[in-house]
Amino acid sequence: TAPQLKSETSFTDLLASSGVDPYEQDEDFLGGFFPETTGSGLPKFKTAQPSPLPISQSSRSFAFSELLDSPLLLSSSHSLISPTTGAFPFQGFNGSDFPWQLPSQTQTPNAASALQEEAYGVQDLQKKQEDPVPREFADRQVKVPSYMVSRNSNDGYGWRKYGQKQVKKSENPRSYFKCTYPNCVSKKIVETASDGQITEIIYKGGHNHPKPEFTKRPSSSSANARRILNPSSVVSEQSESSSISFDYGEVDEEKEQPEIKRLKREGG
DNA sequence: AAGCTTTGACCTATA
DNA sequence: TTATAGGTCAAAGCT
Repeated sequence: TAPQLKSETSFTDLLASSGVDPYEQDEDFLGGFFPETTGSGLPKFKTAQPSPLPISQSSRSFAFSELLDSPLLLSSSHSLISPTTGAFPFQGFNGSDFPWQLPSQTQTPNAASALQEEAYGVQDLQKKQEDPVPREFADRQVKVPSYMVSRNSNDGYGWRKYGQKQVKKSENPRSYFKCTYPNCVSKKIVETASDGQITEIIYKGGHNHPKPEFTKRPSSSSANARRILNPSSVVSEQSESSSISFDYGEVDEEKEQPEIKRLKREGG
């Protein structure tokens, strides 16, 4: 039962209600690293349990318009990916600039390595608290604000696209990516608008390995560099609407993402 | 040559 | 059982 999937909270509210360093505990709250020994032979997408976020009690989602006005967004989103490392801007958020609250330390180091440098929003966090969802997500999915996602695959992990599909629930096509790390089942779905802007990113599953320091080898970096240097992809995320949510397998994303729908239409 | 993307077909889940 | 939608496979092509 999803109570108020829609209680929106401004981003500033979130900031006010949290006040804890999100990254202190770990990096991996989305699709991040988690021990292979889940203890119960968890299926590919079963990962460590989320933890009740200390975050505000009414923030299932928040208005990104607020967020867009946020100074932290300005400072970060304007940063471009390093042409040499491919690293992106969110580093600056770590600890101090990024007041969101992430699942806390009670978890396994499952955090969002994938997002460690990218983004974090918390829309459905509260759900963790209200839902009877056990500590083990049946099928953890995490949506990431596109504007925070500097790159399609620049979250520190290596991703390989294995499919693309136009889905009904969205007017934009979805691209499916798998982690290129051997035996890693982590996946992510990136929804991209016709103009190339990322409108939504969903992380599924966690990495069973630490984030590699170098996602790409020099030899293959060329292809990557092309994308990194692609102005549209770099700039796009800044003003993109999006949301983040934790899906436990039942959340109707359609309902929780009114902002996306709306802004997508407005923005073209 | 290796790794990645593209893309139509195929598979699976759900109503 | 059938239709539909979402997700995945895998051959071909590209860098």
